Amino acid sequence: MLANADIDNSQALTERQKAVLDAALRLLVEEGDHLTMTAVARRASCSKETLYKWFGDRDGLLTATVQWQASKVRVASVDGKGLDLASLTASLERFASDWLKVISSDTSIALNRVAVGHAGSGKDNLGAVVLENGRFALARRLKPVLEAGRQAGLLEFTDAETAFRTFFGLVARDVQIRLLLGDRLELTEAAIGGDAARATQQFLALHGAKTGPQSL
Amino acid sequence: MLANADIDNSQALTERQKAVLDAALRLLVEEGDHLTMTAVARRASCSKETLYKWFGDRDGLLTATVQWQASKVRVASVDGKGLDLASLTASLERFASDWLKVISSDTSIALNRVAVGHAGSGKDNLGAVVLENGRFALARRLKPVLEAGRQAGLLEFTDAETAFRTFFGLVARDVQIRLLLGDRLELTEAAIGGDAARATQQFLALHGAKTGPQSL
DNA sequence: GCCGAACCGTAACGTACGGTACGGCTTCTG
DNA sequence: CAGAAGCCGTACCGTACGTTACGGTTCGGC
Repeated sequence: MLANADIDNSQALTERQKAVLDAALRLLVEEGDHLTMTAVARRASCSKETLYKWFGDRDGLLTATVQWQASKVRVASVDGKGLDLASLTASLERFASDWLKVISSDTSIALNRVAVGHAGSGKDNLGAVVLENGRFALARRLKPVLEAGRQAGLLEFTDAETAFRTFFGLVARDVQIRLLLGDRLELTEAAIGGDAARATQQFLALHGAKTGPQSL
Repeated sequence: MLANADIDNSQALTERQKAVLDAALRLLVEEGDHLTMTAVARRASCSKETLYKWFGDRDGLLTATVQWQASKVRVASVDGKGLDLASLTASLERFASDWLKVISSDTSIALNRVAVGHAGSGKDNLGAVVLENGRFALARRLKPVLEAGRQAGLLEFTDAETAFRTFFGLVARDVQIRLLLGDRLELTEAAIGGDAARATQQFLALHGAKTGPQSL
């Protein structure tokens, strides 16, 4: 999985270019993969010539848009200093909550839809970009927390990757695929909080250390 | 969620029409949403005129293709007569294994991709069809098993839907979204079996009855 | 004030593809 | 065997859209 294209190139953009990409992003959310170069140009109040000069072609514009958004949305990194069960639980809930908010946002849904569509006829690697800045970025942030939890004797697992995937499954469940497939799935703030707490408790039930601070 | 369009209309198809839809399906797997009416006609050795007469337009052909495939692929229904822990475990593992096989198949990936793409610009309801014959069909088959397990005192949960979603999350984890986004994820028969067993054990750890047959 | 660069708006080009029309072939029916 | 119906292959039409080209405008540097 390509691991490049993270934050580095998001700084090689003019303010004007960022504004154009924001316009493209808004259009992407509204129209899906239907967006035309003409529409982007009109929305961004720029000429098509400029679009082609800056981004090469349609795929280039799409890729730049996805990377631009990806460089903005990041699941908050939680410091692994939480050594007690309370702070670990809070961290996990925070991760779960953030992730649910991300995958249920209009922007994420639109981006994932276009990336999934393009993954079929593999001209560009939008899917890889989304994956890299989504699920894999999340894993990179969460694993240190899991490891710290294990170091502190609060968690038990053999493989951090497997543990992460279990957590991921408990949090996301069927939410993302249902949203991508067009299911109306109202995720209120309260519902997300509840789901995050439930997923965290389930994860702790599976991987919480039986020995040590099992006082409860 | 529309609950119609299940098996009923898959029988209103000529053998020839089924063959045409199979050709379209194969093309869909190969080309994704790129398939053209001309390509389908050529592959199926039929005229475009026939395609339009039979299926109306491109969306009609796509919908018919998705429904045709959906009418074929069904997760095996397991009889809820298994009253002991062993058969319940076997049933759950069977469900998990079948589901993993389905979502990792080329056909499912292609179908979900096109459905996701179309869910964006909501002209048709491919997403609803896929969802109905996939995730919701699975729930309909699995819930009786869960209920039977609860009746037999083997499982504990308050809401079957929530319990199902937990099981779903433990089984699918990040597999489907990664595959849809183009991640190469080799799922061997052995890996699927292992994942199914792990997910089942995790589910039992969360929802297995503590009282009663907790002898192990 | 003049020049060139960057950019906007728009017109124009080429192509791909959805949809339609039509001629010819096979099969069925009376 | 004649006529009709269904279908194949293909040519054709209209449009949407990616891409290019160009005239006009703004703006920083000399």
